[in-house]
Amino acid sequence: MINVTLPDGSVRELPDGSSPMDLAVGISKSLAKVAIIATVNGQDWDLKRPLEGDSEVAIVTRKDDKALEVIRHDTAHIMAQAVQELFPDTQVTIGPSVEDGFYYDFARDEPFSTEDFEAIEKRMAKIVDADIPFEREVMDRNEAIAMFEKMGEAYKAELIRDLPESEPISIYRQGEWLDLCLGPHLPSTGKIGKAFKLMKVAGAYWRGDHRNAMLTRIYGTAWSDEKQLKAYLLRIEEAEKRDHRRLGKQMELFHFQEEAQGQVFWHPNGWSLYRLITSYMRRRLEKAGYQEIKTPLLMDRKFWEQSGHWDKYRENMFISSIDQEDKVLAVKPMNCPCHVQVFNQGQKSYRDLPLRLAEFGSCHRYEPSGSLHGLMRVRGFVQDDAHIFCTIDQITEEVKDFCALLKSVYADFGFSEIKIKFADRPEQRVGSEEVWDMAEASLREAAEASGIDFEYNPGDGAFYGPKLDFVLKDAIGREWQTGTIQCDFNLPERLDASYVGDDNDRHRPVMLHRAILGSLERFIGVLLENYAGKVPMWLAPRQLVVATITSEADNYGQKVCDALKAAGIRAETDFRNEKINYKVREHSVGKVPVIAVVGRKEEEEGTVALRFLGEGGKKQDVLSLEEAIAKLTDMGTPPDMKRV
RNA sequence: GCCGCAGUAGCUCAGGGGUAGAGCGCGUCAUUGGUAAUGACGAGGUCGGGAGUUCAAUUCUCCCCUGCGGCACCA
Repeated sequence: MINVTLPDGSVRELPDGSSPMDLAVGISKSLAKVAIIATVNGQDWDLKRPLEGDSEVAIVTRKDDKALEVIRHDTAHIMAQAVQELFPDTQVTIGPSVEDGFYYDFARDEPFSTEDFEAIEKRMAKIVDADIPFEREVMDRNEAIAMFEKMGEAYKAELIRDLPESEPISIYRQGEWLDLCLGPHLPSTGKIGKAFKLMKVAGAYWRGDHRNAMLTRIYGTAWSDEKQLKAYLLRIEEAEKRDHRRLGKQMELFHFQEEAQGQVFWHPNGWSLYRLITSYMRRRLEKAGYQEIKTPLLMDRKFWEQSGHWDKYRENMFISSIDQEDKVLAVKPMNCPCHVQVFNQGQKSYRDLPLRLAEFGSCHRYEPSGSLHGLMRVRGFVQDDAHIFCTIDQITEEVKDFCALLKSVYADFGFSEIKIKFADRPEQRVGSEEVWDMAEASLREAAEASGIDFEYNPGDGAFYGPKLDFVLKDAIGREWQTGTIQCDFNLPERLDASYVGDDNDRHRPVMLHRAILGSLERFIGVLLENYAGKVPMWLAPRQLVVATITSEADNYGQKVCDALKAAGIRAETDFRNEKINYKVREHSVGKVPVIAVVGRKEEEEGTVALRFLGEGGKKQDVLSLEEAIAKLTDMGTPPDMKRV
């Protein structure tokens, strides 16, 4: 007999060889019905896999979050089975569950198309209907390799070869079909249900390495019931409406065209938003002790050779030359070396540190064509860049201040959920191991001291130093890096930056590279998606439209608009010969936060009827002109100016 | 850069080997109205670019460009 401890602490006795399924049946029939898998001593376990001695067991049901992962993984398996049955010349590789669904990577000469989806989905449904049991089997390593090779599954054989010798090789069978897999799986295919849908095909490199073969990936989504699936599909549809590229057109913010691939043409509304953001940032930076500078766009190639960028990023740099001079200039891909030049002018003392030099730095990078994405990834962009030159002792304090400033700025822009990643030394890097040890330890310590939650992102640091990256999500959940702070002991060395210490000796300063918004372009993209274009009033390019009901009110409307403008509100008039319904609709669709409706009544009473975006016109405020100005001025004041 | 898909009016999209279609927008006229679309009329297109097949190509084939979804890359 074995003793099984349940999550509530109670203990049950079961015969040797019992499985979690036996346990579930023993507890209640209904539990056995909704059971998906179990966790045994904290490890995921198939329901039918026998327990190995006394254990702590928890039954995972369909309602648990974990259940979705298993359902998705199982769905990936049956998709692979369906694909191989329909297309026998296909090799399987890997197929994990991911956020909202799953994928499976296949190797096949002819790629799949979305037109194949219907047939694959039908075959999948058949496999579910057949209710085939999933069976786990542990195989000998060499036998498993031989078996997969015989089956023509070269990728699977390679995977097993690369597993550590100690790793048991588990195989999961569903009828005739089998796959190398860690598990766990449901008891049978019938338990998966049919709340799945194939979504898209994509290319993906074998093992994520571009030197390897390109496989065909099929993405699908799977849920525990139809209702969840429908809700998910609806959510995706809604999210697509918030796409910043779509909003950019609708709100007349910006456009792109072929002749300037990856570069933005900002229109009046978009540039207005852009300037509101930079003005806000300038106020925040000045208060935080930064000094703004401006440095050249074109610099001699020698300069980039010295910094190390030429070696690592030559292929991604735009270069320029002129007939009269035998020189190659590079368009700056980043600002750091330029800031070091400013630092290097004259002599710096320890008394000058920390020195914080900020620039809205216009940078150009030849980004791979396939990576361009609206405002999120462009070839010409502006960073809210700054470099803090400081001593080693000052790192912690500076990083702490930076994190606090960033959080406060993000809160003002309506972001509370920020993902933070700590990235350490990459394979290709400059500087000695000792310097890296020091830089990583300093940054990590400083990050811990600032009390932020970060995850570890090994090997993803900059070539000159480790970094903390701040990541925001777009409308459909894609992650974009925005803020960053990087701890650099290397560039000051390469570019010969120094200061005189209190010991009268020369020392190397540490350089903290940092950006809060990252690229203005990307940040605006994320911001627009976050607000679905309905940005808060202080950021709205057009804050208010005075819409008249009849042309008799035009004179009064003009008076109202002039008064609002004089009070600093970004107001316009709409005197067109259109019905008020039409005007309200158009400006609502245009995402103008406030519409001031004026007609004969308002003129007689000296009032305005304010209608606020997103409130369906239910709550309209009829105020005197003076009251309206007071209210709107308050609403339109940037958050930082309200705090002073 | 790699794999797949797409490109038709200012926008969103339908169509399909033989004078090119809709809705919205735009222009003109009528209408002066009370909180999400007033009506009528009109203008607007080398169907992304190039080559090929064909009596005939926007439609079929190939190449290129750009965009979209992934992958890879991201100082």
